[in-house]
Amino acid sequence: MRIATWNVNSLNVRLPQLIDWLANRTPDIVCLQETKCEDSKFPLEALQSTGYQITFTGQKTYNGVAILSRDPVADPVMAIPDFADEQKRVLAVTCAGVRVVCAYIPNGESVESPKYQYKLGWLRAFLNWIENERGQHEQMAVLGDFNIAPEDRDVHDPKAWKDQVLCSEPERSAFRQLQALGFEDSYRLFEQPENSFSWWDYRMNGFKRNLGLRIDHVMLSMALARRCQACTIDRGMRANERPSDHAPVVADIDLRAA
DNA sequence: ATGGCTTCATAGTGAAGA
Repeated sequence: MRIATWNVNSLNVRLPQLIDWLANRTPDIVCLQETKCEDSKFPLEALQSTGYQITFTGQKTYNGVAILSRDPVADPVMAIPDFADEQKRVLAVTCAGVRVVCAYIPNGESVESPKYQYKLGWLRAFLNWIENERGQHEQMAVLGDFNIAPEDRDVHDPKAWKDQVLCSEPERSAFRQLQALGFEDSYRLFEQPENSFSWWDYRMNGFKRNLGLRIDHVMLSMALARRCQACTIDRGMRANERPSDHAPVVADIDLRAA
């Protein structure tokens, strides 16, 4: 099974790239973030021509998540239970025997911002929900734009970013709490190039200079992690004309392995 | 130097992203 996450930064703008990428990479499950379209404006017909099943929850202008899958899905959840949140940031489905959670974790803006407090509160509610879901599903994957660089090696300039938003200790602690619930960072199961990132700022020639952060993650429960064969960042997508500022992250799992 | 780009939105001294 090939499972992927991509923050598209507007589904309608990225639609041609997405359709090409689906044909080239042939993922079985894709989690999308920042679709930025309300459900009535979702480009359903254009995407259905790809043959994927589509589940989505969005809003105007901001946020919005979707899951594309080859197999049918069951038991969709479109919000963190018992957590009041206007923002459409999570989507969970069961597909091919795997509980899949697509998450667009808040950015936080800066550690001084009220949005940072929203992020930390959001993460607490999210982790509670994931713990609950984890109790019901052995095979589970949490994918998305985490807006957290877990370690200094995930940051192009750790000194400049030290204690800044996306890198602060409370955010990294939340990431480790997810790991403590039994989820492996699939990218780090394998030897990877130094300075591997999944996001590069649009400004300052950030991509050409590789001034990036690794903030998009595929987290796998042990039952899946031990059968994970590879995890790669499709950084070439960031070199496209009119790219998203995020590259897709793709993991291969051999569900038939012992 | 709180800029720089990109998107969606509206006509704001834009807002938000990361």
